[in-house]
Amino acid sequence: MRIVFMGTPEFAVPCLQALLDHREDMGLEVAAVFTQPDRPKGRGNRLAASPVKKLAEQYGLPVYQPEKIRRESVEDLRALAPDVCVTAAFGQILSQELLDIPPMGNINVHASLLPRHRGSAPIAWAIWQGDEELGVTTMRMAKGIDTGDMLLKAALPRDPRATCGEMTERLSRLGADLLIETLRAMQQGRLTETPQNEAESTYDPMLTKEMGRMDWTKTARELANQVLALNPWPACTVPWGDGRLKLLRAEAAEGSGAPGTVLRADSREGLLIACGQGALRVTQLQAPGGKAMDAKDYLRGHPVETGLKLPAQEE
RNA sequence: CGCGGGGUAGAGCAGUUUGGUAGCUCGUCGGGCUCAUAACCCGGAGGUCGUAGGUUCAAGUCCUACCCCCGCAA
Repeated sequence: MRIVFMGTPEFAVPCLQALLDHREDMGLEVAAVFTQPDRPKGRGNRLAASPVKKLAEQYGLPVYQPEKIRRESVEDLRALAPDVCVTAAFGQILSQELLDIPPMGNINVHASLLPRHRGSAPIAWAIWQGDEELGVTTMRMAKGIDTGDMLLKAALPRDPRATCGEMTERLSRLGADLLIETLRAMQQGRLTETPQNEAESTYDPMLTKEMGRMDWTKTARELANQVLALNPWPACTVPWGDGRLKLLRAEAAEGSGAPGTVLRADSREGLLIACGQGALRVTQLQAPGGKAMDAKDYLRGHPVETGLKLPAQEE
C-alpha cells in the first residue's frame, strides 16, 4: 500500500513512525511526506524544521513543504500516485481536487471523540470543557473541517492532573495505534464508515493568547480546567509586576473570598486564590523571565502577600 | 547578528552599583516544649559563589574569553 503522509507537529510523529514500523508486516510504503514549511523559531529566530520533517529526513523520505498545498502540489501528489493519503495535524486544508487523487481515499487522525471538538485544538477544548473522556478518531476526509465519516475510535479517561501537553503525548500514541488498526481493517475490507451526527457536533476555534486571561468570578473547577487546557500554550496568565505570571498547573480547592484575592501564599499551601466558587490552588507557575517551577519553590524566594488582589476580570 | 534575564548550601532567592573573613526562606540532622503537630524554641551540618585567565594587599563583587540555562517576540 503506497502512502503519502501529511503532518506537522509532535502529535503527528507517532503516526508516521507507526507507518514506517509496519512497512514489512503490512506492506506499507511511505512514498513521501508533506509538512509545513520551516518557520523562524526560538532564540535567534533560526528556521526550524517541523517534528515530522525531522523524522522523515531520518528515514530519507522525500519531503514536500508547500506554502499552499492546494495551489502548489496537485501535480506533485498526482505524480506520487499514492493508494491512500494519511493526514494527522497537517495544518492545511486539502481541496477536493487533492482528495480525489488517492484511489483508496484519505484517512485523517483527529484528536477527539468526534463529532465533538472539531477544529485545530481538540485536546485543549476537551480538557477545558471538563470532558469525562478524551480520545482519537480516524475518519474519511471530506469538504469542511473534520466533517468526514468516522472509521474507528479510541478513548482515554479524563486525568484531572494532566495538562494539554501531556494528554497530547498520550493521545498521539493512541492515535498511531488506531491508524494502524484502521489501515489493517481497510486492507482486510472490514472497514465501516459512520457518518457524524451533526446535531451533536461542536466546532472549537483556534486558541489565542487572550483565552489565557483569568476570570476569577468563575468556579474553581472551571478555572482549573482552563489552566490545564492552556498548558503549554498559550497558558493562563495574571498581571504580575511588570509582566504576567503564567499559571501552569492548578487544582480546585476549598476557600472563599472576593474573587481574585490571594488567600494563602506559602511553601506549604502553595498559592491559593479565591474564585467565584471555591478557590484555585496554583501548584506550578512561571514568573516573567523565569522558568517553570513548583509554586512552593517560587514562594521560598519570592514572598507573596496574603490579601493581594488580582483583577477579578480583565478587560 | 531579533530583544532580554540568569548560573551563590538539597530547593527558591538576596548580596555585585560604592571590592574587605557568604546571608534569607524552606528542607535536612540533633535537642527541647507539647496530649499532639505541618506549630513554637535552641543548636548543628552543608557553598572551590558556572569555567579559565587577568587587575588588586584583598574578587561573589571589577576586566576578558568561554560553557550552560531560561523568558519574550515570531
